[in-house]
Amino acid sequence: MSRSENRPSVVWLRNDLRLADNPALTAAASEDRPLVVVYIHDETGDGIRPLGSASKWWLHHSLAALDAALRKLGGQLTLRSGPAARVLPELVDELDAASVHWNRRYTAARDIDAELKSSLRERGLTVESHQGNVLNEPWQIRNGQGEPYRVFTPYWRSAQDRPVRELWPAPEAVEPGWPERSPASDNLTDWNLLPTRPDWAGGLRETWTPGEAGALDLLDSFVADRLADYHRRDEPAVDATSGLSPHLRFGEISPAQIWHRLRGTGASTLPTAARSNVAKFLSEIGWREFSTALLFDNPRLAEDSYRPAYNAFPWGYTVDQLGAVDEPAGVSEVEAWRRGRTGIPLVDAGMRELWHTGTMHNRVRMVVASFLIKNLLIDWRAGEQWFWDTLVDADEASNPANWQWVAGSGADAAPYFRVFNPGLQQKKFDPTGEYVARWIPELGTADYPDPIVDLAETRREALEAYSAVKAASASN
DNA sequence: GTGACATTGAA
DNA sequence: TCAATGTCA
Repeated sequence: MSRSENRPSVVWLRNDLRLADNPALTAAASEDRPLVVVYIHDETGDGIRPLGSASKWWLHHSLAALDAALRKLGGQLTLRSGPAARVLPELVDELDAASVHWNRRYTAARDIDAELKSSLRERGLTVESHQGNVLNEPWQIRNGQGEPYRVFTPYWRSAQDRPVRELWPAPEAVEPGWPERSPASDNLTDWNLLPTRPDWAGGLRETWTPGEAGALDLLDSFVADRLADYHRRDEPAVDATSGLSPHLRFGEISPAQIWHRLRGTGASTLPTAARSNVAKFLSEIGWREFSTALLFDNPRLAEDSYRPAYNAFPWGYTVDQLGAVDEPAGVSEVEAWRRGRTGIPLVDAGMRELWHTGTMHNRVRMVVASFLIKNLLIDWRAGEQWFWDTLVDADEASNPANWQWVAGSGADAAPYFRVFNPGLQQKKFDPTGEYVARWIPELGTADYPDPIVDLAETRREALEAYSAVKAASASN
């Protein structure tokens, strides 16, 4: 074969660390050229949000799992680091690549991809982006005026009218480049994604199996064992949720795979209760899609109020006053919240679960967020940043979208007077106290702190603060 | 158990 | 008219 026919194709993986149902990988593999699979660790590109600590831990193990899976198919994962806008063209030059494929992302970093697509195409390469990580592209779901939806229910109704694409099988073999072309790769451990001194990841290792195989196992066990209990998903002591969120975050499984699998349970033939479990679970995939669409249309979702009137909210503490996540906090209240020492059992249990496992039950996330925002009057961005650093499923769209939802400043947000009462929430959703006891062994002893604020009094102050927002929106 | 609180987008 | 997730009197 001539050299020109041997020019390789490149798959640039980002948040799609899987072999099955990976449209970019399938497209590149079908070109019958040597295949180079690359992941670029980019912390400095425009629009890139550097990963939090828990996400870095996950990424390390996910990349290791992907490399092992590729090697079984005869390939390997190439690791490079630096701004993708520079690193990807360098790799293309080095390999004399003929084509580049990737699955789309929807953050501000998509400007990098658009630039790369046009500059590489100008040089004669085939460059294709694919739909791998969402059921629907954000721009495909629009309301009657052709505008993005601002409310979930009509968004999801409209989205569900559209067919979900068929799945792509994993390639049976991943031909590597010719030996003399095998590109150099960084050493994963040199990226220092794992914590050392101290190694705080013990709880994460006990809780999670990052990687595609772990994701598929979890989907299997969810459908087999937990889906039937999904109507109890709001009870944090009950193992009734899928646990798929970090796997979805890193694209170890696609929403299309989940959708087809749930449909494959014969949803239309199931008894009503089971059918509503399936519908409810799929609507959670819908919230992920809705958040992705919100971020697509509002690239500064983690920085700016979605509703401008909320710029008038008189925070007790702003994120600037509190400092960055890993600095010693200057304010004891936010530090008590972060460490699970507020004296409010359900809040502390959730924050400790997060610290230990890298996740927190969804119901409890709402409660701790409401407490930070409405009882401590601390800017939602401070909570968003803490979650970004500590959650293994920290997602650039879902995390700010949901924090803004709780704050009232987001899309489809609750009326401002909705302030969660952690005591009532505990009574409703952890009536036996099993969840709080699991995370607060010293509960009921002198070692457990008194509440750092009075819930009733701070609730009144929050409602007072919201009147500033009402005034601001009335004057607009 | 019920109503009051009373946002605002979508149909 | 109805909405994701609520509270209080």
